[in-house]
Amino acid sequence: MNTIEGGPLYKGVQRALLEQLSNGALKPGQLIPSERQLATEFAVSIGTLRKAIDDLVEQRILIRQQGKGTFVATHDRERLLFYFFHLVPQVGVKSYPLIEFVFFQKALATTEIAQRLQIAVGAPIFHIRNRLSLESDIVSVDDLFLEQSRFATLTAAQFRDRPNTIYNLYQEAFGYTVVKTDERLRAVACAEEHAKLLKVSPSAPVLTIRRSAIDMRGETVEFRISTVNTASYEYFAELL
Amino acid sequence: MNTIEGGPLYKGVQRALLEQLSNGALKPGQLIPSERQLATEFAVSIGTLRKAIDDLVEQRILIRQQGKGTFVATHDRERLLFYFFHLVPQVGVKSYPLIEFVFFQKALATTEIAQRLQIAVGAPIFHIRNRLSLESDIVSVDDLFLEQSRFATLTAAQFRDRPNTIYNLYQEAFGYTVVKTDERLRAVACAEEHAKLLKVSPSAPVLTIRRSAIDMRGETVEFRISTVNTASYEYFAELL
DNA sequence: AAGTGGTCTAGACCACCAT
DNA sequence: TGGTGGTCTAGACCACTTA
Repeated sequence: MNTIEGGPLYKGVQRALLEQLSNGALKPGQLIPSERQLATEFAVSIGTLRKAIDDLVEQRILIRQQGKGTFVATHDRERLLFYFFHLVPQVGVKSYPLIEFVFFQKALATTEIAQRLQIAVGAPIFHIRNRLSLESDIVSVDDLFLEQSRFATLTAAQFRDRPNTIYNLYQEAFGYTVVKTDERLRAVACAEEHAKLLKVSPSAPVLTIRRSAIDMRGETVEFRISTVNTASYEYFAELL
Repeated sequence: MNTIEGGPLYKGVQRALLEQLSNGALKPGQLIPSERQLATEFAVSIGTLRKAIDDLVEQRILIRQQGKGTFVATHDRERLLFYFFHLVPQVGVKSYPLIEFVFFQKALATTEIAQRLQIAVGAPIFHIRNRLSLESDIVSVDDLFLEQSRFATLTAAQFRDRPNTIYNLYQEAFGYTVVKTDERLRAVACAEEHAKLLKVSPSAPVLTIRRSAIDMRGETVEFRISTVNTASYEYFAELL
């Protein structure tokens, strides 16, 4: 096979599987071969094969289902809500956000955006703005920044009336599976432009979330700044 | 032994170990018996014993060191900084906060505090206030709330000039090991009382962090509200 | 009934650390 | 050298799903 030595056997198997996942040989939603099959393919014991898969399951790249098989994870609404969406009501239960499209435009990377997307300052980017509501309260304005060369065929239409999540779009149309995010939060006085959309008074205190979305290869695929009105909602994180 | 059936064998072993950890039979910093010893004690195979320990290591309750043994984790400065302290400079690298003691007083639980600490409204609590600085900038005012009955012998002196972290105090003096935190963040206008301590103008936008610190038994040991000036620092979280 | 993942065994050998 | 955790094997059997 193709295990590329240098460390533990199961790490080699893991790399081989990750390669097949990131080059599209194994696609989201697909059933992968059974553990017994993979074990004989890679010529390792079933225990070693399971150990290789364990880590991928923990990172939620693969999903095991007893009796059915092991599947490549997809970015469905559930996954978004539970793992990537951290705004919850101060009282009550979490729900799905309603997304309103505001605009889609081409722009050039500022210093901050360039740094986060690991591209050159002034490189061409897409700038998409959405507005999010929860239970009919306007909660957030999201500004998304994408490298144009990575998402060359992207159009505004793909952001209007999406049935699925945006990460799902990246996954299905461009082959980028977001597996991890970094988030940096600050409290600031709201800019006028955002205040209008959020329907708050200018310079009201708002929360900004700067999120880098990172794919299986470790590359930052999207940088996003969310501007959040935390009057009735708040940011929630469970740590460790 | 004492494995208490009802599910997988390794879960029973895990429960037995957790019991020994939370009742003090195994103390922080201590070397626990070797895997081979524990396997024979619990009358399970070495593989099963390792699987039991795997989860505890992942939760950072135990620390494995190849060639040396497995140890009960302690709340040292490293652990605090890397896992429980989320304020970082907007540019530059993370560092240890300087903690200034402000006051220690007795109080009664408000609705919010009671709810978070899972005690009755009006129950007696301790309220401790500290001020945190990073690189000589004042960054945060922390208000800590503890149930008096849980920390009956606590004194102000224990908060003045501490060499170690506060979670270390809970662990060493009261036997509570914090293994997980929940955090809820909002942007608000700063209250006057906090504005003075933070040296910001009243009603400046500040970040509030409401943190519940949860121990091995799943109980909330401390509720804390941090009021943070995010002019030069920000809250950082790595997710998934 | 056949196929899948989940648990468990009873070892072997390797890598690392202390003495 | 002897003890520790880390990797790996070649199975067996259980629990769950689907046909």
